[in-house]
Amino acid sequence: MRRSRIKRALSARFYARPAEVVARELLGCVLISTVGALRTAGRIVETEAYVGPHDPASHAAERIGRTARNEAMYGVPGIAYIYRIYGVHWCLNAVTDARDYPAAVLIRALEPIEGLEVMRRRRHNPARALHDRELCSGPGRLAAALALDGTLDRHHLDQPPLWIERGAPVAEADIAATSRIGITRAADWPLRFHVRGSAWVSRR
DNA sequence: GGTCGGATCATCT
DNA sequence: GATGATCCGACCG
Repeated sequence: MRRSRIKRALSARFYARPAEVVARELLGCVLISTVGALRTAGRIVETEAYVGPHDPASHAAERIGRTARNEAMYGVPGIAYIYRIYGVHWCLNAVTDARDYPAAVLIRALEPIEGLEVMRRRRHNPARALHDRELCSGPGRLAAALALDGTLDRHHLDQPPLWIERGAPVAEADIAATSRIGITRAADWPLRFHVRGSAWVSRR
């Protein structure tokens, strides 16, 4: 029994374009999770594009090729690629471009808009009070806040328990393009995008 | 304010 | 056996 598609969700067609284009247009869109029957949602304010096999920073760079981990990146546009980083955190990507062409957009930060209490509980730190700005400002943080993990790898992002809807578009002039974070190869490629002036991004 | 290192493990050499 | 699309706390100034 297959779960039905959310009518307002972005369709595969949206994702079937170059990762850089999708990364820009995902800004302002709304990511919604109903994992664990608890609804949490946030507006996407920061993304990074991993544009293809020629991108040395990509998990599916030419020198690596197709492996069990990056299999989702070769799948149809509009599915999730979720992987574990540093043995500790989960990171969510939206797969873009064409099937068999590995490219994806890393969702790096959200402005929380729904389920803040649930997020606070999931991100709770007994040692220290957490500011709302810390809830979803980073790929590992937002994955924890929305309860995302590897079981959602290759999930279609147009149906529960995880999907993306169109939001208020962000004007070109309000999008900043900078170098990607935490990578060593192709560190100067300006493929990180964030909403200029947003208080919710991981770094300014 | 900034910088540094530990956590922790799947993946790939 | 080394590495990493991160986060957090410790320490320094």
